[in-house]
Amino acid sequence: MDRKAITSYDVARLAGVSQSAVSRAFSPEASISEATRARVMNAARELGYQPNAIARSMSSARNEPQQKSGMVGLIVTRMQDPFFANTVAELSRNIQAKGWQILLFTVESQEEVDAALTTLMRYKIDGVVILSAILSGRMAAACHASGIPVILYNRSAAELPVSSVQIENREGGRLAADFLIEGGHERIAFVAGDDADSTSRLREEGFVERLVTAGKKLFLRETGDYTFVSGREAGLRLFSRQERPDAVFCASDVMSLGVLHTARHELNLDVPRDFSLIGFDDIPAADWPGHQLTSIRQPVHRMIREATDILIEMMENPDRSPRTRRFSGTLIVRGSCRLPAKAV
Amino acid sequence: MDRKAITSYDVARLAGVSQSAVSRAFSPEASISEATRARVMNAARELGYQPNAIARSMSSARNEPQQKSGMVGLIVTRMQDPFFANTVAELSRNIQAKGWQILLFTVESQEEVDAALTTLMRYKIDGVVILSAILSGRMAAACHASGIPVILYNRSAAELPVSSVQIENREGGRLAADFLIEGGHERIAFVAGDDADSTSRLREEGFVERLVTAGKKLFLRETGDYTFVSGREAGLRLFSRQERPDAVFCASDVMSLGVLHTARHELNLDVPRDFSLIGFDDIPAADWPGHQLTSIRQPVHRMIREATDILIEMMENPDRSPRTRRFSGTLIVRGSCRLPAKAV
DNA sequence: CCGTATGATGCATGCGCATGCAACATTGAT
DNA sequence: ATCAATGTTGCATGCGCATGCATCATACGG
Repeated sequence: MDRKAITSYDVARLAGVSQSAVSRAFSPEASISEATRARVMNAARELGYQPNAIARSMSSARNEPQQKSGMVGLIVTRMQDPFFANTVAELSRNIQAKGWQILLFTVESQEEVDAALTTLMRYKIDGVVILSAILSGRMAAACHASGIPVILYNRSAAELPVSSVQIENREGGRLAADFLIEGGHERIAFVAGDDADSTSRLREEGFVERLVTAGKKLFLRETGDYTFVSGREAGLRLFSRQERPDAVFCASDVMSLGVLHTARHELNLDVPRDFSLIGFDDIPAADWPGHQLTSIRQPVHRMIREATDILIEMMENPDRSPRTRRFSGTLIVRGSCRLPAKAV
Repeated sequence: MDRKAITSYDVARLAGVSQSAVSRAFSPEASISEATRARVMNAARELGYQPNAIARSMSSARNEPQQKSGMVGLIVTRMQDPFFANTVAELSRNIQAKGWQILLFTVESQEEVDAALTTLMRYKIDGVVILSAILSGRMAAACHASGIPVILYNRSAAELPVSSVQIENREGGRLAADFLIEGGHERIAFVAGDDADSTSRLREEGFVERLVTAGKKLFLRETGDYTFVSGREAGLRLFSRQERPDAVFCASDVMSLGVLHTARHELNLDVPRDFSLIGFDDIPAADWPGHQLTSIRQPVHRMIREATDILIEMMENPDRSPRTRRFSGTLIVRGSCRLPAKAV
C-alpha cells in the first residue's frame, strides 16, 4: 500500500548489475549482452518492475531537442454523435497500436479547445489530434514553437501551421444537390448543423451552388446543433408550414434521423413519397432497415489511417511541414429518396 | 522549432527571483508574497511559460508516498455503443472538472485489459476506471500494492480489492419479466449480450427467476454481442420459427433496436401487436418517435457522479477500503409493449 | 605473444520541479 | 530599545531514468 515503488535500482540490486544495465535491458537498441538482459528481466519479473514512463520522459528532455512523453493529446467534441464516437474508438486504437498513449480531453464548445491544449502541453504531449474543432492562431503558434504537431480532423485551417484531414464538404453538398435535382425535386431545404461551423457551411455552399446552377434556389433553411433533438425540431418547423419542402438535406445523419422520425411518426408523412431526405456521414444507423437513409459516406477508415500516418510522421520528423488531405465522399443511395426517373 | 523549452529557471531569471519562487508562485498553497507572485506571473506570461507536469510528477515521487501524475486511466470497451459513448463523455467531463487528466485506453476484448493496465501503470496514473470489463486478480493485486484505486463501472468483482458502480442487473431483469407477465405474454424470449459476461447473465437470471415464479419458463434464448447487427440476427432467428415468441427482452437497447428494425421492416411484424419488446439502458434512441422502446433505465448521471466521487475519495485517501455501489433501474414504458389489461 | 578493435559494463550526470532548511526581513509586544 | 514570532526567500537536493564517457573483458590478426 504505502510500500515504496520498485525502481530500476531495486532490480539492479537483485540482478547484481548496475542501474544502467537495467535501463539498457529495457531499451531494445541498447548495447547489452543477452545474458545480462535475461538476468535483469528475471529480476524485474520477480519484483514486478515496470519502467517509469514519467521518469523516462524526464530523461528524454536531456537528450532530445524536445521532451517526449509518448502521449498524444486527443481533443474531442460531440462524442455523443455516433460518427465521432466511432472515430474516437478507431483513432485511439490506431494510435495505441503505434505505441503512443492517448491523453483525452472532451470539450463541449469551441472556446474550450485552447484551454484544453494548454493543459495538454503541460504534459509534454508529442502531438495532438483535434476532432471537429479548431484552435486559435495564438495556440497554433505556441504548438508550432514547441514543435508539437497538430492535426485537425474534420476541419481545416489553411492559414495556420497545422495539418488537417477532412472530407470534401463542398463536393459532398454538390453530390446531394445533384441527386435531388435529378430526382425532380422543386422545394429543397437544408438543415445546418451550426452556422458558425465551416463543416456545415461548406456542405451548404456546395449544395446551394448546384441548386443555383440548376436554376433553383434554397426553398427553406433551418439550423440545428447536430443532435437528433435539433433535427426533430427543424423537421417540425419545416413541415408545419403551408407549403412544404419536397426534399431535405441535413448536415449530419443524426439530424436527418431526427427529421425522419418526426416526419414519419409524428407528422405521418411518407418518406420518400412526401419528401426525400439526405444525410451526411453515413453512420451505421443510416442503414438500419427502418431508416434506409440516403447519405454522403465518409471514407472513415482511410481518413483515420491518414490522420494517424500524418501525425506519426510529423512526430518523428519535427521539421516536416504541415499537410492537408481531403477525401471525397460517396453518395450512398437508400430508400429515403425519390429516385431520378431514368437511372439507378 | 528546436528552441529550448521554457523552464522555471528562465522565468526566475526574467523576474529576478529564484527558481523556488517560480515554483511557489504556481502552487496555491505555498508561502509567497503577493508582490513576488505577481512579478513571477508577469514574467511567465511574457515567456509563455507553463509548468511541466511531468517534472512536477517526478518531484512528487520525492514527497509523497507514491508518485502522482494527475492522470486517471480510463479503460473502455464497446465505445460504439451509445450507452458507453455517453458514459465516456460524461465521465471524462466530470474527472476533468475535478482537475485530473484522462489517459484513455480502448480495448476490444477482456483479455486486453491487463495489458492496458500495465501500460497505464507505467505512467503512474493516480487511479483507474474500467468501463464494462474486469481485471485479473493478479492485476488487481498489483494495483492494490501500488496504491492505485480501481473502479469497475458496469461490472463488479466482490472478491477483488476494487470498487465498483453498477446497475442492479438482476433486479432490472425482474422488472422486465414482471411487466411482460402482467401483460399476459406466454412465449417469452431473451437475447443475451455475451454469455461470458456477468452483466448479461445477471439480467437473464433475474428475468428467468420471475418467469419461473410465475410458472413460466423461457421460451427461447439467443445470444448476440451487444451490437445492432447481432440483435437483428437474433431477431431473424427468433421469428423464423414456426412458433414465434410474443415477447422479447434484450440485454441492451442497441440489440433491441436490431430486433425492432428487422421485425418491423424486414419481417413485417407489428410491434407490439405481434410481440412486445423490452431493452436495457434506455439510450436516447429508445425514445425516438419511430422506436418507442420500453427499456430499463439506468440512472446514468447519478452513477457517473458516484463513480467520480468514489474514485476521487480513494485517490485522496489511499487507505480507504473499496466501495461497491448498486443502483436500481427503472422501467420506462413506451409503445413497444402490449400493456397489462388493468394498469398504467 | 602483443596490439588493436569490438563489445559490455559501471559511473556520473542532468532532465524540471517542489520542498526542507537556514537565513533574513518585518512586525508587534514588552 | 529588545526580543520573539511570523512571513518570505534562496540554496541545495533528489525524484527515476537514459546516456556520454571511461574502463574493462574478450577476440582476433599479425
